[in-house]
Amino acid sequence: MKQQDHLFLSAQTVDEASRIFKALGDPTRIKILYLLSQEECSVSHITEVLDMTQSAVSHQLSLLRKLRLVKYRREGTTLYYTYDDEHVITVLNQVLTHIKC
Amino acid sequence: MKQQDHLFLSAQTVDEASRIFKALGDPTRIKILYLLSQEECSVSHITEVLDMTQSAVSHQLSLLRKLRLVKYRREGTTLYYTYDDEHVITVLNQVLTHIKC
DNA sequence: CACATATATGAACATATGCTCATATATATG
DNA sequence: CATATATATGAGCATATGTTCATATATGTG
Repeated sequence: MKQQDHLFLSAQTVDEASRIFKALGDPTRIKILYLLSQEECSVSHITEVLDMTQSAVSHQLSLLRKLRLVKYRREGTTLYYTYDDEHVITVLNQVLTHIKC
Repeated sequence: MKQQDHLFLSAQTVDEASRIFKALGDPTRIKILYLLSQEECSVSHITEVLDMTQSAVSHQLSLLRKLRLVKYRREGTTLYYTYDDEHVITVLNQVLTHIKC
């Protein structure tokens, strides 16, 4: 195939895809998203389940928020996070299932 | 949910998944894998189409090889690369399609 | 308002990443 | 063997990433 005959991806599409995959390309964020795929979670719950510092979890949630992969609601002083991108959760679960097989 | 009631992912599963996603989490590698999803390519062809240095492409191919996402056959001095993980290509195309919509 | 609890955030730091540049390796050909 | 072509690889470097530590912010309660 000649260069001009390729089905090109726009730079925008490639960047968007790589941002999504980069978000999934870290063990901590995979664990967080997997947790959120099962249930709404407070920050302290995530912190306990993953056995990490509150700060580390909060930083990762901040990153996932920027990418609009998660959102939260407040109840008093507690913030409850949920996932905010069904498709990303589907992709994550597909890959996890594939690996476990 | 209590900590012990979660469906846990093994550390191995999480690490394997994050390695795959990390591989896809770079624009250059997305472009390479997308190219290879369309046709077998020589290194020089990839280099031309992506307009990158031969060294940069070769380093990325080396990384993709380590992860067994691509393989190659030799014909004289030319190496022809193909993808080596159907599932990863499927996931890539799913995400690309989803973004383009 | 004072204090407690839950969470967020900024700085700092160690490590990972992706590229360039120079050079090595492998194959083909005369 | 000498030379050319295609590709791989190591070192170096700038930037990105993920965590910790200290501290800020937000809400609730007495």
